[in-house]
Amino acid sequence: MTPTSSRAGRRLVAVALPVPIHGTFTYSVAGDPPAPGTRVRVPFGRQERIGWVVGEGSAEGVSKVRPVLDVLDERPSIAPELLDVCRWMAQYYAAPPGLAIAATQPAVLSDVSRDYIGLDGEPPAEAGSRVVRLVDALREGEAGSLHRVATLRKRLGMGSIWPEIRALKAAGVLRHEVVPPQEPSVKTHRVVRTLRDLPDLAERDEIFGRAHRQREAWAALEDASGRLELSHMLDVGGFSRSVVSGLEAKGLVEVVDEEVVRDPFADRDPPAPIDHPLTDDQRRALEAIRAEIGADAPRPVLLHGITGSGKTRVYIEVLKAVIARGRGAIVLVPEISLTPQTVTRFRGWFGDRVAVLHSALSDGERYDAWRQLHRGEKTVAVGARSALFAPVANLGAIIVDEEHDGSYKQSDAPRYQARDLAVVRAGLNRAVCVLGSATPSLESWANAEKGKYQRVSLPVRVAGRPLPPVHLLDLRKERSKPKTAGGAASEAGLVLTDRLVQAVLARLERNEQSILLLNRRGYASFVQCRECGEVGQCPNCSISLTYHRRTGRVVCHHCRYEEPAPSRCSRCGSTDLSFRGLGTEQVERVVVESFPGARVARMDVDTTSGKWAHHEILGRVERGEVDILLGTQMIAKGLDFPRVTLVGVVNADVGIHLPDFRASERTFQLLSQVAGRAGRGELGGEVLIQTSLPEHYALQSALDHDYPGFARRELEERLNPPYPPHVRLANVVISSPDDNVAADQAEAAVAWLRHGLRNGPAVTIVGPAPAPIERLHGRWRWHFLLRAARASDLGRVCRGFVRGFQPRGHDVRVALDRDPVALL
DNA sequence: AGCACGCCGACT
DNA sequence: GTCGGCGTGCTC
Repeated sequence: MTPTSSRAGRRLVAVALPVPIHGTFTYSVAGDPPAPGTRVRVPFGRQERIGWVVGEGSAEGVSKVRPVLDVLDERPSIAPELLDVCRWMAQYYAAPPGLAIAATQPAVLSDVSRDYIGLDGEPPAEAGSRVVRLVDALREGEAGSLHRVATLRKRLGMGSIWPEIRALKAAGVLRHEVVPPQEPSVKTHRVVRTLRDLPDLAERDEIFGRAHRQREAWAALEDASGRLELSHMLDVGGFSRSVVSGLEAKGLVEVVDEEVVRDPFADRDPPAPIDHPLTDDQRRALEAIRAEIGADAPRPVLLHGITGSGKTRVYIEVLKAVIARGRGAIVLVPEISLTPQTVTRFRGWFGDRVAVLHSALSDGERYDAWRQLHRGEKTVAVGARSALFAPVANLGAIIVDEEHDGSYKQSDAPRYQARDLAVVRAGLNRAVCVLGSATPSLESWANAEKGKYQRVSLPVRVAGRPLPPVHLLDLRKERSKPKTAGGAASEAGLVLTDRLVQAVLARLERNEQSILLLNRRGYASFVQCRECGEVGQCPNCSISLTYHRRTGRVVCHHCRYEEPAPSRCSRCGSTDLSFRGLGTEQVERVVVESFPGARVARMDVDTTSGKWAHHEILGRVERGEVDILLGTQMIAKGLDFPRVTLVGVVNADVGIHLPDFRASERTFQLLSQVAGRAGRGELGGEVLIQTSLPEHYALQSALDHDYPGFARRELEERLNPPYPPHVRLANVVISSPDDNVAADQAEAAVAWLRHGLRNGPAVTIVGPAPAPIERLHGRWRWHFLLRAARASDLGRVCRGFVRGFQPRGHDVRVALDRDPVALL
């Protein structure tokens, strides 16, 4: 007897479920087992869930094998190749397989069963207080109306209410309905379609005879190429339903449900593509990449192109080559560049082939885009991180634009790095992977140095335009200078130096545009009492509250807690409060006051909450309706406005002292990226960076546009103590509402690991210590690092740890983050 | 994650 | 004596 045929006609399958459990579950099915990647509805504990078949099951060590209730896909919703990516992800990031798979699928494809209850009679007079509370809640709304159990439980906040539900059910006064997991809704409309042609007039007369309305309806359909919406025929055409029925009865037309694809980009016309000839560098880069497209095992390509060197143009040529071979492609862009410019360019070139997976899509829109790719109606996916998992068949290329960007790392489980997974998925498909950046991550740079990736460079800008000259303005000197008429100050002190003010004024006079970057939003990053020094803190996080002047409130930028801005110190009651630490909101005020008449736009998360807010602001800049664009890092990337001739960085030191090994790298990247926004047109440009640390190598390298120089120095800095890319890291964060519990469990975790690691020094433990942000969302956090020279050693330890270590104590969470992008 | 079970202290 | 809170273990 084989393991898969325990009983006649029933087979065992392994099913991965979207729950944080390491391992799969065995179910039985009648007949042929569904192919791996097929969705199935299964009983799981008290509920029903949707999971994915991942292979053959085994009954070994399973006491009761329950049956699959329903097979949901005719064709697997995950192709074998993508399922392999899921397996790799689960393994490498030590993530539960079901969560790894769920991360690759539209959310609507993995629903759970829902329980609803309602009163159906008079509850017993004497009942426990918990039952009374439940009954009271059930009496809300219309008599006998149904309430969702999960919602009730959350609202009542008294733990599981199932014992009470069972008691009321036993008393016969409760109606209980279970709604099984739902298939996602697909929007359809009724469409009338012709089934044949009627070219012969005589035949036509014979068929229609005196049925004039049928004849007219037929003519209307012919005019519309044989297809009209039913509602259109009835409302606009004025035909009655019986006319259409008559045509149906004669076998001339059919009325069918047709899917409506919800695509919010559909009515936005992309501009026609501009077909400049390629530069020599672009041609060379393209040839190198093209050579890999046909290769048996294509090597990933690191496309190091300075800002304005035309990387996007190279991507487009790569895509053309891939499409010409009948293959599909994926383009990843950072979340914030997903807005107008990049996307419209791709749509301009490839039109209807492109599915855009924007984070602003609703679940339904996302599912529609997914289905179009799944069915092969679209072959190119463009989107942020999760677009890597787009169901593109016959994948020929994966392009990762701005590959250094931190948004490619997912911050919750499965904590994958999409850039690295792109290399993996491309490898599994013999597809070429292009990683593009002006400031590559040091990981990718090191891989290129080792020859693991092929490096291709675009060292000059297109059209022979130079990179803009960069000047550092020393804030220390400026502050000690006697006040002049030019500089602009506020409560926080000097905001804009003389030099920067003059530069902006010059642009205003010449009707050119300026970009001002400050990587910190809000008005003041903290409120401090001048009497006792108290700083207002978030009650849930160890973060100071940021003052937002417009709303008159203080806000936590981590958990979004907010309260009215204080008028007096919470500790000593003094009204002498100072608003310190410059934010974009305050800079906006200073800018507006310093340049009266100038048209200023601010762009940060506070001004871009709407679905098309980015579009709107950038559209104004594009049309020349904005003189000064001010914002956070979201204005640093991808923007291409030829009339921007000045980029000013208000304070380059923000973030450089963060307790994180990537602080310098991030600073250098940000400065290089934003500097790249200047002088992209014929007018040229200039970059002014205000700083108190002009001698820091990150700033010095930015001054010279010297990426290789920066990389050399930074790689040296990371030798001692060793940090990536020289070693591999995993960050383990243990958190709990109780400080002592978090600390104890971090110690316990480290002790558990040391016990298991006795036989080898391949992995070292650094810590435990309180996390740099000690408290977040009301939880105390401790962390430690696992460090190894070899990825395989680290992987083994990570998997052993997440499966083996059981934390003790109330509400303790363990989060393991492999290849962390930040240690905060 | 979501649920059940079983152990404890705190009240009618 | 039960009620209700919470730690612990399981879900094929």
